[in-house]
Amino acid sequence: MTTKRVTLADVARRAGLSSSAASMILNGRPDTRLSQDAHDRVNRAAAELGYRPNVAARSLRVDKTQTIGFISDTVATTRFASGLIKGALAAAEQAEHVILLAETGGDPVREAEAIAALLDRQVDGIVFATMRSREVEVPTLPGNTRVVLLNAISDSPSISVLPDEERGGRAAVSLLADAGHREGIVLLGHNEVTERDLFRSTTVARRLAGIRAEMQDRGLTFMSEQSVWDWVPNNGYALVDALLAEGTVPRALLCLNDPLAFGAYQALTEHGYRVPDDVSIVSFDNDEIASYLRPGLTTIALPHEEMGARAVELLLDGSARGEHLVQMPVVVRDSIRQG
Amino acid sequence: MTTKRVTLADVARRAGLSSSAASMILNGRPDTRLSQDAHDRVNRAAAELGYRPNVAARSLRVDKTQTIGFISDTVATTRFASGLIKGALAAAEQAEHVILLAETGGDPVREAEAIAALLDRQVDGIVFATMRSREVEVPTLPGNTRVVLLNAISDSPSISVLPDEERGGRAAVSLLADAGHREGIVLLGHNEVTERDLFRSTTVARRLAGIRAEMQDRGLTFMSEQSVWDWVPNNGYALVDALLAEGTVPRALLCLNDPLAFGAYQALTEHGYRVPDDVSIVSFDNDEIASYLRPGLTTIALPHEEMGARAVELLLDGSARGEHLVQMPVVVRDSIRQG
DNA sequence: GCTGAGTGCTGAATGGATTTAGCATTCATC
DNA sequence: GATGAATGCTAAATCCATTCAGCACTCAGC
Repeated sequence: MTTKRVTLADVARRAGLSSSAASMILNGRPDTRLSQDAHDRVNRAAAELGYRPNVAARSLRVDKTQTIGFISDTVATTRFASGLIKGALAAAEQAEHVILLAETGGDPVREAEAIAALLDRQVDGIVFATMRSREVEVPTLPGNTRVVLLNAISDSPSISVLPDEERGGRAAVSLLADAGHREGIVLLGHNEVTERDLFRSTTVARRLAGIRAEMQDRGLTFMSEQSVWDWVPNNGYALVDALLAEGTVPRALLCLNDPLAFGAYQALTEHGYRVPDDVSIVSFDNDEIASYLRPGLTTIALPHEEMGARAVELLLDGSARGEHLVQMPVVVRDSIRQG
Repeated sequence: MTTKRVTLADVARRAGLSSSAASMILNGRPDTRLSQDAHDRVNRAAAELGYRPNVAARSLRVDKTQTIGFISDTVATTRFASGLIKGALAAAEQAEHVILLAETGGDPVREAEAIAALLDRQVDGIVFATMRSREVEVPTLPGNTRVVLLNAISDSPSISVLPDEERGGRAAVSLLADAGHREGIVLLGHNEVTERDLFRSTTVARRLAGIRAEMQDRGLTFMSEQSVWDWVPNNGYALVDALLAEGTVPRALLCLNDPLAFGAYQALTEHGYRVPDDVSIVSFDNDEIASYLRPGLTTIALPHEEMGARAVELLLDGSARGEHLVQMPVVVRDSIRQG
């Protein structure tokens, strides 16, 4: 049961060589003058014994742990969060790295503790992820620790990975326009505070900027803009319900996320309107619920996994700098009237 | 920028003591005879320098890394997965541990690699999580590595954490019965294969066992049992749609998970029936969608986070053995007709 | 046969914390 | 004032892999 771990010394002994030699051979050092025979003996011995280097010992010497810290404000709750993590895990696995996960709940104290805990374990770099993309301060880290911001930006020069919200916003408008919608388009979820500064989220500001730019380019205007702070189904329901109650019947709804669209479906159904025959809907995120809805919701997807993977790749890249945008795929389902 | 890490030797030097003394003091060794003055000096020095022990160095010596491996078949996709992780993170943080995360996608090769990668980093223990609770083989690990199964069971003696499905199943039935339902109850999602062996999931078998036991205890029988393999909204919709089309109108629906219930809502609404006035619905999981639905879906929750936390606690406990059941909270919303 | 270069390998130091054995003191006791 | 015990601390070994300096040997060349 209590199998002792095989050490490099064990391998060296079995190969009849010094552990220096064994180390060099196993690490594939280029400039070494060790004989082919020595290589064979060491490799065979390592294989026979099932040798695995002790990462703690190695990282004590060289300054690499093959470990990446991933600090997130939220881990559960949204599919977005776990998608980022999943992508990061995949990329890390690819590069034979491993991920140390920490959650802060947005609390600066927990964040500081998380950073300390990760640094104690000598992570090679840290990915900072936020669920609502914000401007963050990059904490000062010891020299060689690289940082990548995931779904966040910062003033200080840094690397960040973001969804390409501007193009995403344009895509949403194009979807409606190309389907022939010119009048009666309602925007759901717009928010003045958000649009003006970075308080809540940079991505939202960019999403809206893209939407407005594309509307203008196509000479379109919104029939109405329904502002709301919290993007949950209840609010989508209430907004559309009120709209319909006062007699305003949209021909198309541009919702800023899927839960809002979800609520919109409910209100429309209750009032006897049908999607997409009476009202087309397009939104953002590609939440699980987008596929649950009947008819399926056409939406501009947040590319979680790709973003997570990208962040890790950039972290390991070494030469990466600046802002990296990841395309937002258009997921076409059946919520836009065709023709 | 390139700030050198403060080492124990630095602290000792500043305190005018040997690093042995500093080590003992900082670790709070009990039998030490070091003076109060020495304690003060070391503690002050450590605080002033912001000393943090190098975990790699420590774990080389003692065989603890304060790190827990968390291996899961799935990380994203379901809220369940991320809930387990969130709970585990919280418990780990509490115990000043950190979590190394790995995903296998259910692939034995990736699982083996993940285990190796974690063992290389000397994790103190491993939590094996599966999303669909199954019987798994506990891989043989070096002596001192503890393992806890999360949402999984095994033949071999082991520790596992599971939701208390049997009581959960009983609770669902009780909810309906206590609301006065005696006739016209339909079971949605029952599946013969599942119920007979452990192929798919132990928890489902137990959930059903609880349901059947409570039905029997109360002298109730199902009006109909609708079997289905894949518990997604589309199937819930199709099943209920077919039922209504053939003229069978249930008074209450017992759905085996929330997505099925979601589909049921859709079919009922389309056919002009109202929840809960015409049909009551109760289900399992407490997915996000349960609160999105109108009226809110009453459901028996999977206690993700508590399970995740429990797993880590048991891993660290040392004396824990056997199977640990976590209560499934009843989340009452508005899908059961009261009266 | 001596020198210098090249070849194949090893010894010992290193990284940072823990831990055991044990060295100086001081104090109490007879 | 000699002895034994208690007190307060330190030196050195240890965990394991990496890495630099350098040893011992062979071979070519003159």
